[in-house]
Amino acid sequence: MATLETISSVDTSPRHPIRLVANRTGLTVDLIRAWEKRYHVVEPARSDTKRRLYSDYDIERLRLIRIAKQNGRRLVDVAPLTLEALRDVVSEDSRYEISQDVQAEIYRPSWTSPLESSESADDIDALLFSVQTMDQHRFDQLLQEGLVRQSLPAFLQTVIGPLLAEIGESTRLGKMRIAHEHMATAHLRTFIGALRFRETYTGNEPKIVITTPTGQLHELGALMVAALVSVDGWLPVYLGPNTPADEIAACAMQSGARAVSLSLTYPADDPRIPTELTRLRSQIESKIPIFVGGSAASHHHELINRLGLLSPKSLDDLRHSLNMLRDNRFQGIA
Amino acid sequence: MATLETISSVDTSPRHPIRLVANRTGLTVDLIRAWEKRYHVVEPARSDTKRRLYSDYDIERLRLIRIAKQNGRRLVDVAPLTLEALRDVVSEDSRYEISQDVQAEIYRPSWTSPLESSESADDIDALLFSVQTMDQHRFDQLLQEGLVRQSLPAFLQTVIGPLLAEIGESTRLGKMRIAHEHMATAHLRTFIGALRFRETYTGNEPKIVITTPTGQLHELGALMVAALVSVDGWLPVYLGPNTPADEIAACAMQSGARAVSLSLTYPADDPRIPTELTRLRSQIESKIPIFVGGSAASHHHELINRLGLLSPKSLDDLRHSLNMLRDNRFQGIA
DNA sequence: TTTATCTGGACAAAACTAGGACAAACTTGC
DNA sequence: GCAAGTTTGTCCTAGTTTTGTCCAGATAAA
Repeated sequence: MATLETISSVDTSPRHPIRLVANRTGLTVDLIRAWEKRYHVVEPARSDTKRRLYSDYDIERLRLIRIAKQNGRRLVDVAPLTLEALRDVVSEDSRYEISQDVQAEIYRPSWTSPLESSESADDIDALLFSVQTMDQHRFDQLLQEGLVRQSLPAFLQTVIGPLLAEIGESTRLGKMRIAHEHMATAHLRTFIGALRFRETYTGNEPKIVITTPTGQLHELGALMVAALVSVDGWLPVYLGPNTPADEIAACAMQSGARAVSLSLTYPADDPRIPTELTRLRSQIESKIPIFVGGSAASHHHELINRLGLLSPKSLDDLRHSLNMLRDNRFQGIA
Repeated sequence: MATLETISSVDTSPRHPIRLVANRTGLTVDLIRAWEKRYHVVEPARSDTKRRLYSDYDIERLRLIRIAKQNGRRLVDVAPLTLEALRDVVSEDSRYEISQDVQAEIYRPSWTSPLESSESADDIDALLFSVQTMDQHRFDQLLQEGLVRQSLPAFLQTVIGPLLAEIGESTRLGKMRIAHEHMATAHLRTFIGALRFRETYTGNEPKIVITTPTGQLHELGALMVAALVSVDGWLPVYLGPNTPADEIAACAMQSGARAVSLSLTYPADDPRIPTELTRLRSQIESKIPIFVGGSAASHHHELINRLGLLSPKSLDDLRHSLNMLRDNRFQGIA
């Protein structure tokens, strides 16, 4: 399965021709060569016939350099920086920047490997402890540190997801106060939102409407999806929780979205869900897929199948489908 | 922790080109040079080809000087000040800058009187337009820019507050879709939430629990309060919306908060409000003041008085009371 | 054949620098 | 309250540096 591959596969092997690099970075072919000539921005490997061959690593660097330039950096200053340093610079800038042009997305490359599970478990324990002691500062700090060690997708799946489940469960069992849950949720909302998944650089990424239907007030799952898909070159149109079907449809139409993603968590058996999903499917062009995820999605298995909606088994599964869709290789459901 | 040091001491190594400085401060390139020529506001180092190179320290000074000017200071007066002196001046001004024109406007529905200063009105129009065209990038960009031009308290009161009122009203009247409102709300949630991270944290700030009571699902008012009070040296314990009275009380106790702030907006006449407020007041030490604000607070005027809660007339009023409380000069209500 | 890439160099646009001009807004002196 | 001066943002010119684009002739891939 491509499940973990998409997250962790490290492909530094040189294989991309310059044209593809240009397309992916938004730079022109000439410019990439000029940068190499003048500042050795990237020194790609060569084929046996002297064609340049770029790696994913090169592409990521070029992309970050482009963003850094947009933020007002000079090529001379950023050209010699390592990928890490570059990321720091861009991340720092974009926190204060008001560039009139394009704000860029900040995320770690999707290939950094997820943490060992035991390490994640420690992380989660530490996070839970900071919640129970109401140590907000420590909580934020732990989140920040966790993100430094892993790529965003890996972090969301190995830390944030389990953490949310754990907090929900602890609260339900009375091991944790509602107040603690509220504090954690509010901070996570801020944290995930602040990942700056918002904009990508070219302005012509495919859009995806992300929200939860009427009655579903928990937005963190949807927000995680928004953060996640932006890594893969989608532009999320994020509507927050509790959006009526008509509005989702209208939004999809106005924004020209290529997909819709809903998150269902609680209450799992809300009677409005069938109505809303049916309405939604009928109001949106059938060529636009509607993904339904979240812990409560399985409660509506039958409905989802009947309506022809898609229910990805994991965040990775969703990413995979979206990648296919983006590249026009999407087949829909069987 | 290293975190604190990096925040409080500002890097003085020269490395930023003038373009980036312009982007970050909101000043024009010409103006930065003019200020240097005339008043030696900053004297940046130079590269080997005579390009100006600014430090973080320089940028911060320029940013503060811009705000000081906005507040009516003359360039001649503030130009020679050190960074610390500038901070004092700006913070001093921010207490009065929200002058006559907009004072208390924020809790009033916008249709009664659209008399914001024209500059803010333009800002708000631009923001509204970007919401209606679903131009998320533009929306974020406008928010970012607005914040550079004004101090945080001023920005919240002259732009964000009226903007929220306007969006709510437009949606109610059907001039704007619910989807638009949702998008704007979700983005504002992210934006305001991220503001709190900019403030420094010393560990001995007095704490204030901030939330909305059961039934009140709109959290932006509360979040604004959280962002605001952190400017004045409070540490907000932010619980998000919809927190039961018992939980608020437990949280206040565990965290050792010196105050509680609630925001009431919608529904204004929720029957649970009286119960919740009564419970809350009875469970919290009476020396801890409970502030109740938001557009729906006036609906419960009588109740608030009877319970001995405090209902600040504006965000400024709230700040004022909190400043008194922080400095132990608080008298309670008249 | 047609299309894509390569090298090296030329050229042009954009950005920066210094110095100064100018008008609008604001202060000061009478 | 008005005239004269001061402050301040913007714009202009002219020279330099930095950066993006284009071209020509050659080689490789489709």
